[in-house]
Amino acid sequence: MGRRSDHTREELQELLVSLGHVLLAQTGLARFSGREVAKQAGYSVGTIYNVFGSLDHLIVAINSRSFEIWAQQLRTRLDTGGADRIGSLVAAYFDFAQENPHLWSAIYEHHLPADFALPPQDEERRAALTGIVEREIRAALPDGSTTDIALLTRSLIAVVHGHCSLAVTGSFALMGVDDPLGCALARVREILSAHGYRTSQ
Amino acid sequence: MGRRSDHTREELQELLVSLGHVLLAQTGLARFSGREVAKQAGYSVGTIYNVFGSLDHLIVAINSRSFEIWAQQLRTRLDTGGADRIGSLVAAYFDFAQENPHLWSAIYEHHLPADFALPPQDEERRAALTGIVEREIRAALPDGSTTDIALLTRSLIAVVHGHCSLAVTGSFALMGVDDPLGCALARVREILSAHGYRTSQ
DNA sequence: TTATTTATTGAACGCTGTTCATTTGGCTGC
DNA sequence: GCAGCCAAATGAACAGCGTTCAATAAATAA
Repeated sequence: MGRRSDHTREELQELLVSLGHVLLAQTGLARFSGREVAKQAGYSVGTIYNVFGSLDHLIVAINSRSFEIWAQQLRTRLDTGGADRIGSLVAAYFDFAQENPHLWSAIYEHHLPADFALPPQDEERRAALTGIVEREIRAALPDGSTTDIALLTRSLIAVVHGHCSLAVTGSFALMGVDDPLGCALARVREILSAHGYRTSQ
Repeated sequence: MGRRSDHTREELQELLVSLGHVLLAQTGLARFSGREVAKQAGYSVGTIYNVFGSLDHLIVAINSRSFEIWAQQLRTRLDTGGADRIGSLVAAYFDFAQENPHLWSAIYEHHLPADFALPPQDEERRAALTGIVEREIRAALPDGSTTDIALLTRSLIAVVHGHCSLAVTGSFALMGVDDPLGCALARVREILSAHGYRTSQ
C-alpha cells in the first residue's frame, strides 16, 4: 500500500509507542494487544516486528515512557510542593500509581524473557527515578550520616512500592486499609527518623 | 466417554487445582493455560467451566492454595525459628516469594473482573496470613501501646511485600541491592522500634 | 529507464479463552 | 431388568492472540 513514506522510522516508533501507551492505560497488560496497536496506527501486524524486533521490545518502550512521565511528575511536585519535600515525594510517587493503575502495574507485570537484556537507554530512564528519590533522601538526612544512602533509598522505594502495590491491586481495600498514602508516609518518616531525620520540619 | 464416575465433583476440583498449581508454578500467570490443565487432567476444555464456572475462578482457587501453603510455612518457621519471632516471620514471608516466584507473583497479577466478588472461603484463606502476622506484631509491641495494631500490621505487610516485589521482579538486582531480606528486616525493626519494640530481644 | 534494495504487507500457523449443541454414562421409577 | 430421565462431559466452533515469512510494492541507485 502507498504508506511507505508516511513516517520515518523514528516517527513510526514514536507513533506506536504513543498509541500503545494509551491502549495499555486502557486495557492493562493482560489484555494489551500488539495487533490492535498496529491497527490503530494504520499499519499491519508485522510492522511492530520490523520496528521493534519483538512485542516485548514495544512493551519495554511503552513502560519506559511511563517512567519518564512518572519522573517528570515527581520533579514538578517537588518544585511546587513546599517545604515538606519527603511528603511531596511520597505523594507524587503514589499518585502516579493510583491515577495510572494499568500503566504502573504493567511496569512490574511485564517479565522479560531470560535472554533479554534491558536496552541501556531504558535502563537510564528507570534509574532517573531512583536518582530523584536518592537526592531527596540525602538532603533529608544529617550531614555526616553513616547510613548507606544508596541502599536506604532503594529500600524506601520498596516501602512505598509495597503500599502502592497493595493499594492498586485492591488488597488494602480488602484488608480495610483506607489511607494507603498516609500509611506509607508514616512508615517512611519512622524509618528516616531512625537515621537522623528531624520530622515536622 | 467412560469418564463419568472417575472422580466426584470434589475430587475433580481438587485434581484441577492441584495440576493447575503445578503448571502455574512452572509457567507463571502470563503463560498459564486452562486448556493445558484440563488436558493434563484427562478432561476436555469445557470441564473447567462446568466445575469452576470460569477460568478466573480456577485461578482464584489456585492462588488460595498458594496462600494456604504460604501461611503454613509461616507457622512452621515461627514454631522452629527461636526467640527472634519477627526475624522468623519476615524471613519465612520472603522465602515463599523467592522460592515460588511464579506462584507469588500470580497472586498479585491476577486481576479479577469488576463484577467478580472473591468467594468467602478464599477471602478467609487470605485473611489467615494477615492474622498470623498481626498476632506477632501485637506480641512484639508493649502492652498498652496506643498504636492501631491492625493498621500497622497491614502497613508492615506492605513494607515486606514491597521488598519481595522488587526482589522477585528483578528490580532490586538492577538497582544493585543484593540483600533484599536483610533490607526488609532492617526497615521492619526500625518501624517497630518507633512503636516501642525493644530490638535484639 | 532499469535494476536493486528495503519497508511493508497479509496470509499462515498454532495457540488462547469462551460458548454451547450434542452425546453419553449413571440413576430412578416402573 | 428395563425405560426414561438428568446431568456431566465433550469437542467443534468462533474470535482473538503472537509470531513468522514469502511476496510485493515503493524508494533509491545506476
